[in-house]
Amino acid sequence: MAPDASSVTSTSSASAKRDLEIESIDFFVRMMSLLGLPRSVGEIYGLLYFSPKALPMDQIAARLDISIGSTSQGLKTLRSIKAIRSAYIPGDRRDHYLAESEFRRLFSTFIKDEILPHLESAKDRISRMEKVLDSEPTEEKDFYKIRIEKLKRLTQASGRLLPALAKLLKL
Amino acid sequence: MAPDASSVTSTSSASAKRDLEIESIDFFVRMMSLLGLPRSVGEIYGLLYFSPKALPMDQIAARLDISIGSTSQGLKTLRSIKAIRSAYIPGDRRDHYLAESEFRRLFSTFIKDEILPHLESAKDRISRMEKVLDSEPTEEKDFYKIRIEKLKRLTQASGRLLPALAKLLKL
DNA sequence: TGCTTATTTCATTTTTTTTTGAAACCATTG
DNA sequence: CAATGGTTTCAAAAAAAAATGAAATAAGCA
Repeated sequence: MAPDASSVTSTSSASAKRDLEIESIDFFVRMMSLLGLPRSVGEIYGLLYFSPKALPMDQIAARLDISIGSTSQGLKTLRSIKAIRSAYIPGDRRDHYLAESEFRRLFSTFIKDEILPHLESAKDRISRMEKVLDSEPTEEKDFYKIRIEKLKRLTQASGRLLPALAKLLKL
Repeated sequence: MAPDASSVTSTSSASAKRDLEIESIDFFVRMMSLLGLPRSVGEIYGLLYFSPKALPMDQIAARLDISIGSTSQGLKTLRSIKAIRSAYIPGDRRDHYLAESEFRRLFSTFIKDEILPHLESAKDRISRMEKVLDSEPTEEKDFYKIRIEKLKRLTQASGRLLPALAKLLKL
């Protein structure tokens, strides 16, 4: 229902902008899905990433033609991984959102929140395994020992590598 | 229907083995789901990872209590990412499977097959974006230029980092 | 404070993914 | 070359994930 702001404010080709927007949305839909995030989250981030101005929720929903429920939910997710931030627009009651274009922050938050907890619980699991193996006289003890050792090395390496990776991604 | 081989061949505690097996399955179900692979794939790999002997498909299905359809499908997936290999057992017509415990191979195959193709298509997309931007006189050209530049750096960094990461994971 | 607009929540619906089970296919062997 | 055992395939069922829409809540403003 609301008039499309971009067609009003811009004298330059709207279609060029739209083309970039579409490529961006497409790009981030794929990338987010690689990270296991739903399509709508990728769409929202993709739209914001190529938007020079901060956008309010209702405009995001309208531009992407998704429900305001999804939009609210998606913005919440993006906020939680620090992929967007909100900008205050004087004289407008609505929250306006901008994409955080520092991918480093995005990735490191994701790694910290989604991956490291798993590694944490993996450590517990591995010590449980070692306890089981020590407590009972098991055949092929060597086999099991080696496997546990490998798991341990995997989790340790991941625990060291992932944060380093996040730091390297300062773009 | 077939008798459980492990209970026959082992004099040591079956429950210790079972405990390890369960922890392993649990571990890999989580890890595979982190990689976006279905539960059954994690279960199968988890079972094989702590199995000293190669197991045939029907035993895998029976032990995990999943259908033989899922099992066949899951083994196919695991084969495709080189996470398992089959061992020839003389006098047995069935294929027997062993977990590939070199995670490096597992990860590098995964990265090569699942992630790098996306990066490849990202490159195309980015040059398309640059063409759009060059061809039309667009307002906020600087903004768009910077965003495209960042995307480019992200994909380049990923393209360099991921293979390096895979190599580092030689455990 | 009451009114209006913006946002969140959540039960329901829709869509997508995974599993099942049975039929088709293959391969070995008697 | 039939018969049996093993494996794959695939349509249908089940389960899981995501999106919708409307009601509840919050928040700014008169």
